[in-house]
Amino acid sequence: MNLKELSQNLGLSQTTVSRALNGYPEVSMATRRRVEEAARTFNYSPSTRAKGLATGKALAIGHVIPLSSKHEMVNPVFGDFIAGAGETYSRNGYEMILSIVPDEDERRVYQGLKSRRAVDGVIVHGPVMDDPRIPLLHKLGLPFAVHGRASVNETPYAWLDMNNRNAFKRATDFLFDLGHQRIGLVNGLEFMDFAHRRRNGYTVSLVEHGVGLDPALMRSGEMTEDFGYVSARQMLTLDDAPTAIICSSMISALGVRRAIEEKGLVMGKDVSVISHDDVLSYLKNGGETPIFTATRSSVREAGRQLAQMLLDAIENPARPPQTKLLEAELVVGYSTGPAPRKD
Amino acid sequence: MNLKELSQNLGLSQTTVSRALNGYPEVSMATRRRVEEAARTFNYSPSTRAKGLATGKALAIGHVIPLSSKHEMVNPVFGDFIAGAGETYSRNGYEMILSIVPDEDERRVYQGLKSRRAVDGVIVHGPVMDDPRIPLLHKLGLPFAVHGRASVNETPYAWLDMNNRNAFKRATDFLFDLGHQRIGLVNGLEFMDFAHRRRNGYTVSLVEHGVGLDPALMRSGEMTEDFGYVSARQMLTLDDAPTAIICSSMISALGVRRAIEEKGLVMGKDVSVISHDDVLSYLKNGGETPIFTATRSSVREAGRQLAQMLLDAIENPARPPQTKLLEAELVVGYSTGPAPRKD
DNA sequence: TCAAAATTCCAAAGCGCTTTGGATTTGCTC
DNA sequence: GAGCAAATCCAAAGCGCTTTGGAATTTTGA
Repeated sequence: MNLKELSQNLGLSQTTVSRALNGYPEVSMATRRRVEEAARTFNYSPSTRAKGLATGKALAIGHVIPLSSKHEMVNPVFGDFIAGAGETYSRNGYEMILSIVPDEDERRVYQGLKSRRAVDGVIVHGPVMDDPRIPLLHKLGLPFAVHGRASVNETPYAWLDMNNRNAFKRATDFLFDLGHQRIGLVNGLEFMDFAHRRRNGYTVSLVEHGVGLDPALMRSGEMTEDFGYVSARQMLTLDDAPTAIICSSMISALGVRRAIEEKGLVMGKDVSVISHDDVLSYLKNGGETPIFTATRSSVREAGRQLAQMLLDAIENPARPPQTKLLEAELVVGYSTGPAPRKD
Repeated sequence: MNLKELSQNLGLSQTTVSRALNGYPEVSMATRRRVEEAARTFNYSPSTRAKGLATGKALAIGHVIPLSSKHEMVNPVFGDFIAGAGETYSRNGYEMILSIVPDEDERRVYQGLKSRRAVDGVIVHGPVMDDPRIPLLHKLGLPFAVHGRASVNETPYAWLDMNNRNAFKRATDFLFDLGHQRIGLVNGLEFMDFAHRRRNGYTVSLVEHGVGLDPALMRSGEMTEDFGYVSARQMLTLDDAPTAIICSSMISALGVRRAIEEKGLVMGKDVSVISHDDVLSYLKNGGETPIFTATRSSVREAGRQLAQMLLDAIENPARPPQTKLLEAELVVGYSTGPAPRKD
C-alpha cells in the first residue's frame, strides 16, 4: 500500500492524505480522522526512502563502532548504550544504522555516510585522546555527538560524558577516609579518554593526601576478567601490597576479587575494592545492597540522553553544541571496609 | 555532489554516468575510467535513498533485538554477532539497521519495517520455543533468517544454529569419561530455544549413562555471574554434591568458579567445570591453553555466515531456505580433571 | 562506397513521497 | 443574497537515482 493507492481508496488527493497524516492544519478534523483510520486498517506507513528523498532528511542516525584491529574487542558497554539510544530514536521516528568498522577504515565510513546521505548525524563511540574523528566530522559538516570526550580538541562539539575524573577522585577519597594508604588502580587502556580521566582523578586524590604515585600499583589494559585477576595478583604479591584497589570495570573487578580470594584474603576486609559500574544489564551488581562498592552511572541512560541531544542539534543547527556531564553516584556495598591495622 | 552535477561536470548524460558506475556494458572503457576517476575526486557516491527508490531495494538489513520487559537484559552475545554480520554487510554494500524493542512491540516493529520498506530482510535474534515471529514474518512476506532455531515450528525457514544439543551432550559425555557421576547443569532460561536444546543434550547423556535426573542439579536462569555463583553454591552444599558442573555461559562460569573456591575447593580437581564459550571479544578464555574447558563456537563467525545466508536468500528468493548447523569444538583447559575418589 | 550492425550515448519516465501555488467550496457579515 | 474570508482540497513539480526506448555515431562486410 502506498500513498497513491491509499488516496485513491479514500477518494482524496495525495496532498490531502499526506497533510492529514503529517498533522498539517489545512485539513478538516473529519477527513483527518477518516485518513488516519484508513491508514491504520490498510497498515500504511510512508516509505522512509521516499520521504527522505522528498524532505532531504535521512531520518536516520549512524553509530560507527570502532573495532580496533589490534585488540578486536567490541566494547561490551555498547549493547546497553545502543539500547538506550534506540529508545529515543524510535520515539522520534528515526532509524539507527550501525557500522562496525576496523579503525583504519573509519574515515572512509564517515565520508561514505555523508556522501550517500544515509544519515542526518552520527554518534561517536569510544573517543580516544585528541580523537581525529572530531576534526574530520567537523570538516565533513556531518552533525555528531560524542559519548565521552576527547581531551585536547579545541573546537567545541556536542558531548555527553560521565564525570570520570570526579568519580575516581571520590572513590579514592572514600578509601582514604577508610584509612587506606596503599591504593591500587586497575584501569582501562589509557589512550582511551575515559581511562585517562579516571587515572587523573585517582592521581589527584593521592597527591592531595600526600601519597606518592607508585607505578607498581597502576595498571592499564583491556578490561577483561583475566586482566583484573592478573593485575590484582601482581599487586598483592608485593611486599608492600595495597589494601585497596580501584577498578575501571565490573568485569575486571570480578578478576580482582578472584585474585584476592585466591590469596586467602577476604574482599571488604583485607582488601577493599571499588569498581565502576556501568549498570550493564547482564552484569548486575547484586541486589538491594550491591556486592561491590561502586561508582555508578547507567550507560543506557547515557544513550537515551545523548541521542536526544543529537536529535536536538540536528533540529536546531544554529544553536551552539550542547554538552552534559553526568555525575556518578557512589554506592557502598560489601567490598569496602576500614583499612586493616598493620600489626 | 549528486549525479546531475557530476554528469554536467563531465559533459555526459546522467544515464551514461550511472551506467559507467554500475558496471553496465554499454559504455566504453575510456569513459568508464574517466567517470570513475571523477567520482573519486569529487567524492561522489549515489544516495542510498534515491537508489533504493529507483530500484525498489532497500539495501539494508534489519536486526530487531528483543528486550524482554521482564528482565530488561540486552543479550551480551549480540555485540559480537553484530560485528560479524556487519562485516558481511559492508562487503556487500548493505546497511544494517537496528531496532531494540520491548518484546511486546515486536510485531509492530516488523510490520513497520515492512510497510516503510526500510529493509530487504531481517535477522531474528534470540528465538524462543515455538517463536511467534516466524509465522509472523512468513505472513508479512519479509525475508528473514534466524540466529538459532525455534523448535516446534513446522514451516521451513532459514536459520543458522550452533549444535547446542550435541555440544552439551559431548561435554557431559566427556565428564562421564573422566569418571564423574554427579554432574550439575547451570543453564540459561529454558524457554529460550538454545537453552532447551542444551538441557536436552545434557539429559540424553545422563540417561545413556544410566544416571537419573536430579532437579537439584539442574538450574536455569538469566546467565549472570551471580546466577552462576548462587547456583553452584547451592549445589555444592548438598550432601551429595556434584563433582562437575556444566555451565551455559562464560559469565556464569566465573560465578561457578567463585562458589567453588569459596568452599575451599579447587576447580579442575575437586570440581570440574565445563562452560560454553561464545568467544566474545571481552571475555577471553585464557591464552594458548584455555582456563575453562569449554564447548566453543564463535558467535561472531555465526554473524558473518548468517548475514551471508540472508543476502543470498534475498538475491534468490525462489530457492528453498538454507540452514546451517555449526558444531562446537570441545577445548580442554584447566577446569576439568578426573573425578575425585570417594574415600 | 554504402548499408547494416555495433557501439556509444541521451531524453524522459518513474520510484513514493512532500510541498508550492491555486482552485473550489463553505461560512459569515451586512 | 452579494461579497469576502476561511476552510478545504488538488495538480504538478521536484527530491536523486535507474532504466527504457531510441538516436547518433562508428565500425564492419561485401
